[in-house]
Amino acid sequence: MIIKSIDEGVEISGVEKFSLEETFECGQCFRWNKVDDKYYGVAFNRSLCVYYMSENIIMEGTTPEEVKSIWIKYFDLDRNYIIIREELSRKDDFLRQACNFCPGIRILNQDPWETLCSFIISQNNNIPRIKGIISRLCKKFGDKIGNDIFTFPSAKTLSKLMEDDLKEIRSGFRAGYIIDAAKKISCGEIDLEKIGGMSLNDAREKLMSIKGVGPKVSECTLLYGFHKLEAFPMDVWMKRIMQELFKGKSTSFFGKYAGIAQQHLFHYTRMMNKQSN
DNA sequence: GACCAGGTATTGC
DNA sequence: GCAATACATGGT
Repeated sequence: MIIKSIDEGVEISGVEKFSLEETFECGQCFRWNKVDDKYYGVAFNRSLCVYYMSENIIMEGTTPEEVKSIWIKYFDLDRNYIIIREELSRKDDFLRQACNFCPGIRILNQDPWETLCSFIISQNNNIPRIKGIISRLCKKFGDKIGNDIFTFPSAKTLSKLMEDDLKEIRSGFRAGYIIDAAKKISCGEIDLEKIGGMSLNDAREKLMSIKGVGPKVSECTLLYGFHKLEAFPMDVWMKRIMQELFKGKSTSFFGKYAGIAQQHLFHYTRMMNKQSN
């Protein structure tokens, strides 16, 4: 992997088995949008335009320094997913199919607060609408950092709101949950810095003390926001997959990269299902 | 119009 | 404890 400055921004060359489409469209994040084969998004208060061709990632509107300090980690580019997929593929035949179907997925290192808040919004909701709510949340309460580009609002900012203030983002019954989370984070009752260092079970328990955060949302936060790769979000899709294809097995069957296995299984199954509609 | 969407809190047994 | 139900909103 070589990072070099080019006219448009930065080029990272020699990146094998990588797909922005699979990474951004597999349900782990909600702030990236495709326009003419390039993805535009915001993370960690920076906006980015990114695309991938012939084993090169091109990042526009950034610098090599920022790439090294933020985006390499964000896209988890230092990890060898090829080896991990081989390892997972040996465990089970269907899992191997899933790994072969989307061999370019990466588990993003997203901001913990943004991830927590986003998955609170995700409950009993569909992905297009989740994206809409988050987009309106950022537009109304985030900082403007470009032409119609906004940061994700901080917990502190949202902690000062009343439920009615969230009326216009149309988050529905989740408004109270968002504010409860924001309050618990900003007052220090829950310290997100510490959660990363806790045991998985302690972290789960702590996150679930927030109203509107149950097993699924806490697990998503740990996998996508804290990069706990053994976390395994169990939504309706995964429950069905476990029931039908991994009967009698627990998630520990997938080992320390269970979260990566989960992401491939989830995406594969959903895509297959979509085609038959 | 009923039904569903990467669930969770609340209620009733 | 565990099964049912309500919860806002928008798409199909």
